[in-house]
Amino acid sequence: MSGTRKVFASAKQVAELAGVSRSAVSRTFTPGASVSQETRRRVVEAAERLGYHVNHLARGLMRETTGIVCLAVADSDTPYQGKMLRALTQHLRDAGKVAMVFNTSGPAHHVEEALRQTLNYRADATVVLSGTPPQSLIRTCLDNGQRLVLINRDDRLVGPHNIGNNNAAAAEAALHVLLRAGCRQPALVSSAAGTPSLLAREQAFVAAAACEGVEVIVWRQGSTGYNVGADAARHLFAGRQRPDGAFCVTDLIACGFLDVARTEFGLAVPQDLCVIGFDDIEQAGWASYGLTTFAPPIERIAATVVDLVMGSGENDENRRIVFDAPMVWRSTVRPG
Amino acid sequence: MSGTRKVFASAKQVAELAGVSRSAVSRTFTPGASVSQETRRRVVEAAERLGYHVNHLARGLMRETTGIVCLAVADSDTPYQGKMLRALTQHLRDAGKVAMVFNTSGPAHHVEEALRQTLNYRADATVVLSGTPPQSLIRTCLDNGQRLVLINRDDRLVGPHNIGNNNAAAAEAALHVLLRAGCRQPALVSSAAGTPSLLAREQAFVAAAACEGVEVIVWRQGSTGYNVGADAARHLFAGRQRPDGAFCVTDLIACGFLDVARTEFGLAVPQDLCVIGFDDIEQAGWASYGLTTFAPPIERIAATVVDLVMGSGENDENRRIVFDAPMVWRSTVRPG
DNA sequence: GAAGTTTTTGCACGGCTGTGCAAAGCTGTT
DNA sequence: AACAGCTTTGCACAGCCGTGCAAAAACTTC
Repeated sequence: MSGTRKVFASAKQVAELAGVSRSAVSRTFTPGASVSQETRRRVVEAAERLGYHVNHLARGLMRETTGIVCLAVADSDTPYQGKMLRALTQHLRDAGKVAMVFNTSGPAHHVEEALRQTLNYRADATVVLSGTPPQSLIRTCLDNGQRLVLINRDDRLVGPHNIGNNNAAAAEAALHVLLRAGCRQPALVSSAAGTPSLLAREQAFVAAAACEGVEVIVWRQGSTGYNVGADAARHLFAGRQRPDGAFCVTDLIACGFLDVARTEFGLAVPQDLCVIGFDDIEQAGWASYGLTTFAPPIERIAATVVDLVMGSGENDENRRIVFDAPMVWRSTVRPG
Repeated sequence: MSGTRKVFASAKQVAELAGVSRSAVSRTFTPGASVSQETRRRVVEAAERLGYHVNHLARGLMRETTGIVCLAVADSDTPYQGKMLRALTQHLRDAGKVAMVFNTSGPAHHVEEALRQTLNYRADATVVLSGTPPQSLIRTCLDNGQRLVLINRDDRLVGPHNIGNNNAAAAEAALHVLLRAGCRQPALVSSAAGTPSLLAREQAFVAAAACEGVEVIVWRQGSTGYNVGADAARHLFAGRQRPDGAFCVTDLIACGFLDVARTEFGLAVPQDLCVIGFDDIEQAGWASYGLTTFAPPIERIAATVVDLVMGSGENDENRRIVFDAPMVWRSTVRPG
């Protein structure tokens, strides 16, 4: 009821209440330290009474590690990033780390700010899920002994670990599956975002088509998500050259594409049109879509990230790890 | 290339390089402190060179506030929680706070652990989005001067601030809208999770129906999400008493319900069946669903949370804030 | 009971910062 | 040149913790 704000209990107070030295308190909460049964009991009791919790911030001053891992992510409300975030926070927790999440949406400099904060809070590592950090800041992070992991980012950035999907393989598989299904006029549907991994899928798809001697309708407009696919369908099917197969670089795009193709143009899938996505978001498995797509191994990716984050320090050379995203067959493609 | 791990630069090193006292460094990075133009320049330059960043952990020892806000959330890969998380991290960032995210999925004691971590890291505040923290820990957090905000949790818990939706009003509106659309046999579709807010919607819906003298088919099975709705539809429409209107306590459930009703039973919506959801997730607006639902004002909720978190300390009485979730008309209900 | 061995305890220091206080520097006035 | 008023600077301390080291305590063994 008093106006003064209560304040956290310190080890000193616990020591006084328990009638021991502060060191004894510290040792009680340090695994493997030497404390007698009796004093431990008294300390724990006093701590309980005062609601004492070790101050990890101060602990971080001593130890060389703080246990903090930063995650820089822009669109955590997107199904794919949501999954990733869930997996990462879960694996980090199980590894005894805590996750600081920085929302980097908005202007580009937010990524920079996030990286700065990561340093301010002496995070052991930083994981970048969205945006492209400037090379200079990457250096600073690395120079300060931080581990840095980029997921699906530009893999030409030098220094950090880099995790990605085998976009090229998936894109090529997509093309061949479409051709084998009898599609004559494939389309590539992407956004204007120009994310490295999206670009990789685009380019590999077009290149593979060129190899096979078929021409691809390329759509690259709009910011991102469902609406990109919807707009694409609206324009492409209203045009003269209508596609009969599409590789949408994202499941979200694929959903929009499918919806408009069916609803507004009465197309039957997969009879009139075959569609392939990428990400295997939850909605891909819903009955309305049954989307054939590629499934990045999210759990394995998250586990790998945690491995890199906790890395012994020996393998400090930056690594590039690529995961295969196996195809998930559902019902938007005619079986070859 | 050396084996020794690099380490963060400290203010002391910056001071030495700049040829000033450590206080000068500290003041340079403390807004409103007294430093001459010249020394500031030298300090900033030295800091730049060394890649120095103020250690917020040590700063947290001095100040009464650390700038850390913890978010306890279980299913961030769910569309609704994803939206909430995005909004919260964004608003917190704009308010100069950083968000620590604890994944509380799995056994119940994970919530407890998260709350403990919140104390360990001297967070200024904790926001609980999932799970029910034990009353004793709530007390401990409050006693330590933390602000505590519960979103859509059990509002009978005493102590913390409590933010929720006006579930009762929405549920009643749902019933009346269904009746006005001519539904004779309404159903309530929910999961067995028993979350407080879901329970509130259930009870209000059933109570309102009792008022009107109509009986409601109540389905309450399965853990959560799309499959709950799908299973419900599968069983209800195979039974003798088939509903012609449904209030699904969650949009995800509604999507599953709709999909199965249409796909497996050939029902036309809204002609044969009217469906109402809750949450207004992105998918509700997709062409395949066009789900009529209720939209909690996520941005306003997030802004309110941040307000409470940054609260001046005057209004320490715990508050219960309820937001109205306005109805969003789409196409799964016949216009009355 | 004495000597030797192991465990436990307290002291003091280090790690990094913000800030009150007094000394030092500067500016301008008479 | 002396002095008053203001700005800037450095010192020293506080805040909280982990840990090496040596003293104290407990326990063994003869």
